[in-house]
Amino acid sequence: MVTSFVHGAGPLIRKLERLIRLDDDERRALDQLPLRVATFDPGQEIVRQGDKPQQCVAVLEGFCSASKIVGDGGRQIVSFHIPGDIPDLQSLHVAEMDVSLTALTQTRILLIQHEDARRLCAQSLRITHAFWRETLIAGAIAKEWVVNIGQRDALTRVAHLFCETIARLDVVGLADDYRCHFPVTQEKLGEAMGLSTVHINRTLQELRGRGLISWERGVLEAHRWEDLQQVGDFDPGYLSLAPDWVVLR
Amino acid sequence: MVTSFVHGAGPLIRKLERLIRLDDDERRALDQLPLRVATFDPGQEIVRQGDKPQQCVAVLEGFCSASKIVGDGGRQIVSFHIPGDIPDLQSLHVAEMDVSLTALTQTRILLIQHEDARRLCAQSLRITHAFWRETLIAGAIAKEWVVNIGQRDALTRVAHLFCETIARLDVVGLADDYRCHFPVTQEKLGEAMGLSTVHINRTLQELRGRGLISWERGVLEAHRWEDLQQVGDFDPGYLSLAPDWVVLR
DNA sequence: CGGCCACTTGAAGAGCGTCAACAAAAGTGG
DNA sequence: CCACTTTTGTTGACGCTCTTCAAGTGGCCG
Repeated sequence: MVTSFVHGAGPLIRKLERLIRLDDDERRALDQLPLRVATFDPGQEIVRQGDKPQQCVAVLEGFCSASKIVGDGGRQIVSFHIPGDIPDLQSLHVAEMDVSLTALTQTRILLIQHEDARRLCAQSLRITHAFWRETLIAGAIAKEWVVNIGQRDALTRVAHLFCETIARLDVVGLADDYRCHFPVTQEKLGEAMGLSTVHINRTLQELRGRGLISWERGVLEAHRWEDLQQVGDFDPGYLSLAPDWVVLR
Repeated sequence: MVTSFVHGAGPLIRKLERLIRLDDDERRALDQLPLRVATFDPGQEIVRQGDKPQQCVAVLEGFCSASKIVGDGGRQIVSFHIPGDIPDLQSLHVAEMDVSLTALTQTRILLIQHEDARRLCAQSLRITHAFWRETLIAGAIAKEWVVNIGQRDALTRVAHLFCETIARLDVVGLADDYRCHFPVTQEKLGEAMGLSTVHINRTLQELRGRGLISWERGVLEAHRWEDLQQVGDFDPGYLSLAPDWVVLR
């Protein structure tokens, strides 16, 4: 892990701007936050389950997953994180990490000391609420994952995840015409969906065979968005996409 | 739904005291909150998915579930709520409810107008953080449900839920010697666990047959807590039961 | 007593997991 | 640049967990 000091929380500000409108004071406070940037290679753990971190991380570039290990050695990915996400905001209030964060690609991460984040919250109630809202939306996504894994068959489940991913990436400008980078192996997709790698593979063949998606070398594309949404039983409401969100058609 | 006006947020204060240390000013502010109490019968919906409520609810007595409907008509329960919970705090920040709240038993509910909750947050940053922490723990529980449903077989899954339920009820003094009220039908348990009623029934027989639990007329008892924990692959860490009193100034 | 709801049981089969082998791609070192 | 290794993707066969359907039992309340 290589870190360097930087000033100016550009991407963080853009993220918050999607949650609330910032005034000049708030923007200045954010801009003066002492920040560090760290770079992680694919497969590296950014934070480990059980850690008691003294800082929060925000994803600047790259993709990560949050996962938990179960007794028999299995692993469940409970969320994917994309640029703009602050995956462990919870560590501000819950001492011990309940998940491990792992880089899926080369990833640039912003580190914010808890101390600084708390000072920022004390300075601006609105920023506090913006952070809180961020964690609430993460919770809404987790609930939808419970629904997805609990109720939907493999085909619907995977289609739903693809819709969710494209919709979230679109908001941060990382999906173009239902096409985005989704650098996940079939094994990891299985760990996220509660399915075996073999069954993921067959499910993907079905989705491809129906002409709904292509997914090669980490690039995912939905060919018929409406149909994919329908197959995936996907309604983006739970994502609470920012007010300037343009509804995908 | 019958409502009446009350003053004094006793149970709410007790709940917050578990999240954060309150000072006298804060206790006074809470005590002066204008509150209403509503009573719901079993099966009644308290808030409906898609609603845009102007108030939050806190459970005083009784049990509720939060559930989402999927396209094919199925239902997934994403959480159970017990006295002391504030199941829809999210509505303070996310306009539209992503779940329906349903009373499982006769339930007494405290209603807090958003307006009042917001004023309270503005008065005390520490109360804001306490509410935020409450939602973070709810998120941690949702993540564990993803793990439970995604990775564990029926027996482990149900055992895990029983452990979680007993552990949570114990904190609010509603479990005595691993014995508690758990007024849920097998059908609803199936909706929570992503399993059919038939398979829930057989799983319960297995748990009973192993002498791990009894569950009759809504009263759940763990006979060998340690063994049940082991069968359920249960580690209570994610519940953040021990208040680690994150220092907020 | 009758009706309803929750629980129970059996039988058959679907969906998905596991195992094992192989193919293709991507990384690695000379 | 090529040979090697490792990782990721693909396929077939088989079997287990869980679902579905259908029938039946037991308790509770009007």
